[in-house]
Amino acid sequence: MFKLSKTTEYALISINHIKNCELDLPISVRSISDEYNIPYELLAKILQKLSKNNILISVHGPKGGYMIDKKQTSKSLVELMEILEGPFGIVSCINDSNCEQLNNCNILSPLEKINSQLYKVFNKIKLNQIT
Amino acid sequence: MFKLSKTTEYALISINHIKNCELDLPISVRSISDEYNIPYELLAKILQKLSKNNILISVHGPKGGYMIDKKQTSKSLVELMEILEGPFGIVSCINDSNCEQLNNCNILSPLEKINSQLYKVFNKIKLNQIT
DNA sequence: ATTAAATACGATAATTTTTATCGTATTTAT
DNA sequence: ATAAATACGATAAAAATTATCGTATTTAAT
Repeated sequence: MFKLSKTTEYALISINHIKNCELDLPISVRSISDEYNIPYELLAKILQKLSKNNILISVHGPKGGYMIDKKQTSKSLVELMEILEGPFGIVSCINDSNCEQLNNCNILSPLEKINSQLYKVFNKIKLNQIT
Repeated sequence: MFKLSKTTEYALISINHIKNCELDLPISVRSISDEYNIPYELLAKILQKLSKNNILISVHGPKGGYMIDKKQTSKSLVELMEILEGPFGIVSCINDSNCEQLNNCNILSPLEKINSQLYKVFNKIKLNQIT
């Protein structure tokens, strides 16, 4: 409970790794997958999402891979999480709601407050602080 | 991701409900289960854990059920979560660690900081603020 | 004393979510 | 032309969560 998903972990590891390779050369999925023991296909998907959302820049073809737009690392952790996993919400009724408790629920409003409090915490954490 | 588990939701709903029944009579699992549409057996287990951890007081026999020790609602949300789900940790390596990334991991120390930051947030939220 | 209403709890099953894989297409440096 | 790389939909496997079952114990009411 309240775990960071592997998806987000793998994304953070990759962003960190690419950022630390000072050279301006693309880093291949394979090399990251090998170094950190992350399943190749899964990591490929994750980095694709990051490039579609302009956190990484993809380079096709041989010697291709991913580069990072360092300006983008001022994005927040919650932005990354939402790119990878959809809207942030500690209970699902905050985002979709087809709840069994319906209007009987006696804890929604305090949970909404906690949710927005947590959102703010994650939004203050910027990728360049983590990586 | 970062969802409150149903277990914790059900516990909060129950604590709230029992607390709001001003009468000093035990509230049965069945009545809560019926009112909030929560599976009976599951809820029973959850309330058993809460009584073993002194958040609720159980009363056996007919007209039995659970009562609340109102002093106990000064406990924090993270204490409740840890009673129900074990140690708090946004990544599992914080608590057990048999990680695939091993010492290769490049994000552990920032994640540990975030973890303790979140722990503090949840620890400041007291049950009597939620319920 | 007996009965029925309630909690206690270990074992297991079903469901859902997360994680991982497969297959095929596209791009591009050499 | 070839091979190294990304792109991406579909599906499968694994793990975690949620739910159920069966049996035992406690105790108020009769």
